[in-house]
Amino acid sequence: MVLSSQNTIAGEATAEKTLLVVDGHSLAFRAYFALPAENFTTSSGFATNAVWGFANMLTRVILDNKPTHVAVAFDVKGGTFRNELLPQYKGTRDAAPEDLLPQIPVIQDMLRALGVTYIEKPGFEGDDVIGTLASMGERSGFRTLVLSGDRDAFQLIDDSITVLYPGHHFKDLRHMTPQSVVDKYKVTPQQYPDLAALRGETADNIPGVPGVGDGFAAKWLNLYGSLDGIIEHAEEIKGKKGEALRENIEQVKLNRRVNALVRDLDLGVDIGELVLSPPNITALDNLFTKLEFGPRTKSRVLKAFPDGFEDESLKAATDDTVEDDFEDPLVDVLDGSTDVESSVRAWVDEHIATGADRQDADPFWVLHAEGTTRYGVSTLKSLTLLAPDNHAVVLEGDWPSLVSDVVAALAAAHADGLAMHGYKEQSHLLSAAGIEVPLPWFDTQLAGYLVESDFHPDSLDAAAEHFLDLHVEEEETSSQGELSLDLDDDSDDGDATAAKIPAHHAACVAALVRHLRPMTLDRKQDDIMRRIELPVSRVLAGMESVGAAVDEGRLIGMRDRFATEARDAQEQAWQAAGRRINLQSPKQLQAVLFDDMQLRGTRKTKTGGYTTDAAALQEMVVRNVGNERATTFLVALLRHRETNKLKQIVQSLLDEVNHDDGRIHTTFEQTVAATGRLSSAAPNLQNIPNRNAAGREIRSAFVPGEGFVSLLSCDYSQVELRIMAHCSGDESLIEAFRSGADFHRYVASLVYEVPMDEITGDQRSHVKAMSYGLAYGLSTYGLAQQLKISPAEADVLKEKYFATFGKVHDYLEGLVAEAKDKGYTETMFGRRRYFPGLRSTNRRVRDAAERGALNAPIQGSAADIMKLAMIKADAELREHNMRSRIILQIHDELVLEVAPGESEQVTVLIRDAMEHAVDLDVPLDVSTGIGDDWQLAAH
DNA sequence: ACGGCTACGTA
DNA sequence: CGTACGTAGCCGTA
Repeated sequence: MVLSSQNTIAGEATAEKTLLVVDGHSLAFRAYFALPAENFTTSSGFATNAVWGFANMLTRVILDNKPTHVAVAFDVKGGTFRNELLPQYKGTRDAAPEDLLPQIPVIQDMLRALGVTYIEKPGFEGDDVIGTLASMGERSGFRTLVLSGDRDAFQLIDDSITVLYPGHHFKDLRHMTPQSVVDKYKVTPQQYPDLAALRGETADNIPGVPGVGDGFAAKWLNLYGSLDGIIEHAEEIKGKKGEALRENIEQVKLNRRVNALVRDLDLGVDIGELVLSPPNITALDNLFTKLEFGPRTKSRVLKAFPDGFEDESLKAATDDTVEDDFEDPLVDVLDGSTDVESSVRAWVDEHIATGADRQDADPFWVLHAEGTTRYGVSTLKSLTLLAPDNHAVVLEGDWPSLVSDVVAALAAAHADGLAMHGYKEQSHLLSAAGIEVPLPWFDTQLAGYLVESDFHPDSLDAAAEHFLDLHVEEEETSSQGELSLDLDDDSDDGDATAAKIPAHHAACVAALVRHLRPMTLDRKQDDIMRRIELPVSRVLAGMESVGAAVDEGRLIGMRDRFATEARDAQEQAWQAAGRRINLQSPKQLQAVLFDDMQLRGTRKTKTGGYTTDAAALQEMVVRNVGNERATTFLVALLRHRETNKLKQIVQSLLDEVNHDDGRIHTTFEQTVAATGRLSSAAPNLQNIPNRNAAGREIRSAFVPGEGFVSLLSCDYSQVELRIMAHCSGDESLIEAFRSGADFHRYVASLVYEVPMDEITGDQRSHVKAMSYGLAYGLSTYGLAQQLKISPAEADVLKEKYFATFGKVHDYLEGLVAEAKDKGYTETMFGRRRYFPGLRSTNRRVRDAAERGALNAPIQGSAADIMKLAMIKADAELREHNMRSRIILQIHDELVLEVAPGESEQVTVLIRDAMEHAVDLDVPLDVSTGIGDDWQLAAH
């Protein structure tokens, strides 16, 4: 029932006074789910995403709507009269994430600091407070805005009350007026609660009439005027839905009582007290410092409040902190009409002289190139030099190539103070202008990766946004907006204004240096940067630029052959299925397998259906011998899957061939894999098939290029196990490696306590799977599944294994324990990976984090060792003036292109570099092979 | 157009 | 219910 029907007094004349009423809980919920908690967590692990989102949303609404009065309503702990009516009411909200609730008091602290009144009324909900406030506003002649993500608020809407309702994106607010309610729901705001009672509200755990949504509810309301009208005529409503209505009529009546907002509470405040007043800056400062919000957040929030920037001392203080983090550079315009080289040289000299003015502990220059690289070909668009005194020059057009000497001289003179973002890509871009850059003193991309390896920004902008509190997408657009405004402002100065974007980016790099350098030192990642990442960057730049030669004709031949075979398999599958379904659609496959053919499914996918993956199909083949139609279909489908996949891989290679040099230039991503491994993209050359003959064939298309005679492939045997042996100090495992025997057979002989020559094939393969599973945190269940043995048998194997290699067991447990203690894992060389998930209360999350923490130091140490080997190998190839070169890395394998006459020497050299990259308690074993193509180089 | 999901290739 | 990746296609949502 409607508890009060207000007379509207609001009129045009009084509309200048505006009251903003905020539903505190709903806004906090929306903010929480709109922003990723992991990006908004203090160093002590307190989530701040809801606070941050709340602050920004409130600020935005205030700036956009300029209310004179503001109040925020909150729910109070403990039930309300609604729970008495409907015990399960808002039951689902108890499942609120545990890190949201503690943010509510913080939001209230913030509101107090901002001078915004917030109101709680025990026994009632925020919604009732909102209803009451809205009525108070209306009676006093205010225009009233209700900011709420709860649709119950729609019943308040009239000519003077508007609801601001967040859309799909938290940022977009819809202004809900009487008209927009009618447009969306086909009922008036007064009828809305009737509609909601019929439909129910999932978010509040309120069931409606089954099968009745907004559409039917609106139709009935328009027929009978109101819920009371519908109830009177309930018997007339036909069909299933009418029946459902009659069955649930009591529920609906109850719903209607629950969703009616109370609008006449005694809140003990006068509307005059809600006037927006100046914030308490000190309190806000303290709070924001505690929350680790940056100066930009603070200044943005303050802008929305009266006197936020009136106080000059405050203004200076705020600007100072902002400037300290970030400041767009002063772009000096050089006269390009005369001798560019000498004017750049003069500029550099001048700013070297003034560089010492800056109070940085380490004055540094930023070199920042922009451009593109594709198919191994780079195009340089601009080159920016940013001096320590924050003056910049931006060189565009043909200028960069004219100043290569200057840049080289600058780089050489300031190698100990040269910063850039992503040396590898920078070096590609600059080499397009003939500029050879030395390794920088600091690389902000690598630093960001070392400091937080789980976060990989895909651009400089994204890195700046993440690390410099330039939170969320709006920041980028606003700074871009400022730039484009500037473009309009001074039109006499085209070069300088266009130059502002690259100059701004260079300044981002400088700000990133200031932010990340202390973090890098604090987290002791400086050595990894200097000794591993920067040097390997240079090796990778060379590998990418050289590329891998392919026999394109052979690739085309394979592609066509695989395509024919896939079509053939498809035809067969269609025959058996009796219809031409899309074999690449799991949904259509499910229909054929589990509906048409009535086959029994195996495992489920996370979306509920039965999986159609290869393992499941294989199992179904075994289970359905005799069912000829099913067998034919399954076998054809498996063959289609395999050949079509191979076709796809070959096609992806063909798509990336550079037709000028006949080579494929992959990109080795150095800052993607959280463990420290490389990854390879466009195309991925680290997943070229190798496990069966048909796929391995693809490797034969990788050949030596012109001027080279063969490919050399060198790979580590069982590096990860050797790392475990070394790190655990397990004498038995160390001895297994020192003995030089067939490793898995040797281990099996220890585990099963029988002589090596009596080990069966099964025993060897079971032990081998166990050994490899160790580093993944393999469960007995998983082991059983993989070996197709019972979990009990798997458990026995595991027990025996750990009885034999006790220290390995202790070591693995120790890794997880240490990670739980410190919050991160470390490789043998100190590379860190943080694991916040270890503290999760969710078991699945925590178990996954534990497996990650077990694996990261092992996989990561192997990655470190390979990187060190690459650096050593590359240095020695140069030292010996050899033309042979590394072209690929596949985690534990290096592929080299061998120059004439160098075969023996390069094999020895690479083997040595890999075997002696580091000194462990076990030997590092490298196997090598050489041949006319990659497949033939296998060993 | 975009993102989630499924599937599958590698170490 | 084993780690780390990249790519392709489908399919529901924008």
